[in-house]
Amino acid sequence: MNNGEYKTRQKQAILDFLKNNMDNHVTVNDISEYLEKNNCRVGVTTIYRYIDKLLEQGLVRKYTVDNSTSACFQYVGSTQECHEHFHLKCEACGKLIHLDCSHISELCSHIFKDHGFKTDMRRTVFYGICSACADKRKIAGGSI
Amino acid sequence: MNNGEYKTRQKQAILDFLKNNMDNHVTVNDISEYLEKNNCRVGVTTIYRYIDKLLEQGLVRKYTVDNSTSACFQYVGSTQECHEHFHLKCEACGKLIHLDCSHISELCSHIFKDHGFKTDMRRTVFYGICSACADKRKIAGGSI
DNA sequence: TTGCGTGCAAAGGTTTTGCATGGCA
DNA sequence: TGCCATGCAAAACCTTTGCACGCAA
Repeated sequence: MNNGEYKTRQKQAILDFLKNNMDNHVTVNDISEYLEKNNCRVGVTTIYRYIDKLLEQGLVRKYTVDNSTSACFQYVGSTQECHEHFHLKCEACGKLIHLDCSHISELCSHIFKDHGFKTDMRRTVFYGICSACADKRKIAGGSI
Repeated sequence: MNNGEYKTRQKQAILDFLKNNMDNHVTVNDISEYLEKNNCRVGVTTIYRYIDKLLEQGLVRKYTVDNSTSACFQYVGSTQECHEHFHLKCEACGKLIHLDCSHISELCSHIFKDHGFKTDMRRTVFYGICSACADKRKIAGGSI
């Protein structure tokens, strides 16, 4: 850690779990259950408090997924890393896709110049269906 | 209403309030308080249940605004109306801006063709700061 | 030793559920 | 009359807070 923060096994365990799930959102409950199974029990209070800090540092994002009542979190690494990224989230499998695409920066400039709106790409997420899930649905014959 | 649903003064009152606030998100509490002041008391249970139906019909959207613990809802009209729209949400004032812009459809086609991701524009919202709020902040000397 | 971190228990909210009653069609 | 809708109370959750104890530095 850095400024006056202590390093503890709890923080380490939470961070490890988050990093191992960068491609998916997790709830506090997910974290708690996983750690419990791995003989590394951590109180939910601690999880909430630590996640708050990570949120402030911009290392984690908070989402609300439609059908879930509790908040979802996702490790996105340092703000700089993802500053220019563009996030796509598959509503079927929950996967978060990081996309580096010049088209998006162009679009943002356009929105700013022509519509006066300053988009915050760190918060904006495109929802939809990823190709893998689209294929599955086709095979299953289901509709969107 | 339609398929087996009854029309009641409660539903009407909730819907009216939502429609009068299309430019802003409201919480269940906001609705409840407003209706109470207007001598039109409706139980929160009813509000939650009715909003659930509206969500299913796609007439209302659910958001979670960062500093609020409760969910925010916003009437967006019929799905068809907003199908081709593109939504910008100001994080400072909560205003929802409906934008009709060809650039966005182009971007979506690009994402689909080159990245295999089928974006659902009905769910996707761009977060940022609207021009009015950006101006206010400049005057106030605050940073983003 | 100092001061941050942790976890329990309790509090504070929000949202959901069960059930009897009310009201539309 | 037959159903759906409503509202109360209670339950079920999620998240935060207070406080005493634990532990990193």
